[in-house]
Amino acid sequence: MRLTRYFMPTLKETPAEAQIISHRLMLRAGMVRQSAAGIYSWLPLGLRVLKKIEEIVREEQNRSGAHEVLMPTIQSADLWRESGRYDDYGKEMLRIKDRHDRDMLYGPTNEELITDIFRFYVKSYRDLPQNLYHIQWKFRDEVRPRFGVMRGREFLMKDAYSFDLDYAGAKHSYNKMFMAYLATFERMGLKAIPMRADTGPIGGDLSHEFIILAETGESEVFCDKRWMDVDLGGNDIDYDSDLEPTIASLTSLYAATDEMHDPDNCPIGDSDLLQARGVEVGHIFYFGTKYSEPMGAFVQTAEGKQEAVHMGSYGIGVSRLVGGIIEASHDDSGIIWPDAVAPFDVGLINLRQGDGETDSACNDIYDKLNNAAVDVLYDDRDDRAGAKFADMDLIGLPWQIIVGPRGLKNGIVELKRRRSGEKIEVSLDDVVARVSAK
RNA sequence: CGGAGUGUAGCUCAGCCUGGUAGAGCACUGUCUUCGGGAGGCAGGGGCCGCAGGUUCAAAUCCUGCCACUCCGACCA
Repeated sequence: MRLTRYFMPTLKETPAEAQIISHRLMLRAGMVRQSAAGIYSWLPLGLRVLKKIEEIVREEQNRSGAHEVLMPTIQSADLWRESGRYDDYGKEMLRIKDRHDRDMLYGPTNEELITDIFRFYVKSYRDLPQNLYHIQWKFRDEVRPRFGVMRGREFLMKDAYSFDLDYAGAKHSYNKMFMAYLATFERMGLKAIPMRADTGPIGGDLSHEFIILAETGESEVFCDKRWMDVDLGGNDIDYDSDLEPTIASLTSLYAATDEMHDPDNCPIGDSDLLQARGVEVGHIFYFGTKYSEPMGAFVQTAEGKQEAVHMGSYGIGVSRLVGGIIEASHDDSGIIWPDAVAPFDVGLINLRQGDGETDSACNDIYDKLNNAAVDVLYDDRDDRAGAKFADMDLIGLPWQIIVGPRGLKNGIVELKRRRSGEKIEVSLDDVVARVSAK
């Protein structure tokens, strides 16, 4: 993409409304524009990142055996009356009426809708287990939206719902999502620590929040310091195997959110305890028959009995992750995207736009990178070098290729790694191969 | 929902106290000189001063009401 033909409205100054770093950087990089409190438009650069994150989430969900569906944003109130949540949910639910004065709502979550789909089709234990997910916009009318896209009212969420015959089956479904989440966050370059979380009125120990540590996180968390050294890479997971030993081993290290942490009853000593702030990027629940029972989601067992299915739900905040990743990965100059979610792989900086030799060298590199299927953003603006460097550092692409007349005299361009700041000189002929090979 | 703020050019803000022709920097348009870390000159364009009402000869400025946004708190399957 040529920057002169792109839409990337970067800002030199920070808009006054943005208080935390990820929000500031997203506005400055021209990724989003606030439309109302907690409601954002996604501009081209931001949308690219959102889509990359979404695709990683999708791939890992599919790998775990879940199936993608797409449910609507607008739901009928009737289903929510069946589960009893229409009255319970409170003002956080955006309630609207259609032209016939029917009660509708903008979905804050989808347990009711998915349970309705499930119960309509599935009647036999033979059709279990099942896990359906979608990636859809949600709306929760928060009293106080803040932190940019990290706590918006409208947000993109992946929510999966598992259906099993009994607790043992549901536990396995839960474990599969647990492992899939580790793999998902790992691919995004994040260390997301699974922490025992509050299950609310349901009880039991089957709820984990996945938390990335960041100074500006909105919840306080407590964990064993050894978590810092744990490798959470969830590669090559055999989802049909018994995942319990792996998970038991991982979760043997203490990690709990504020509401679950009891300082008087903590299993590890103060010297081993890390107190930090975190951003919740995922949350998984087992909630048994809470919805299947009242909504009549029963299957027939081998013995011919009708049993309510055991369900779990599993959320990943896709739009929140965009902010979360920035919170976890930035410096004074701007964003530092992990390779897997960067909006472009490489930025190409022409230091002397209009100079024949420099232009042709850049055009050549640009064409070759495109042919090699490398996503390249070519800064072909007629602007000062400083402005180009500043913008390129701000938007945080993993690599920068810096082309100017000074280097070209010796057939050299500079290759800069954003993350380390390291610059190396590379011959003009080698640079495409170097970047493509990475 | 309680408390505290802020609304003036696309952005950052001054002007308001003490009423009297709407301002600066950046950004934008044209042009010239520059050009390896956010350049300089010249010439321009751009404003229901959040909205409504009131006071006054006169309101961005004073008064009242409303709206929006931000921060702290409570809330957050």
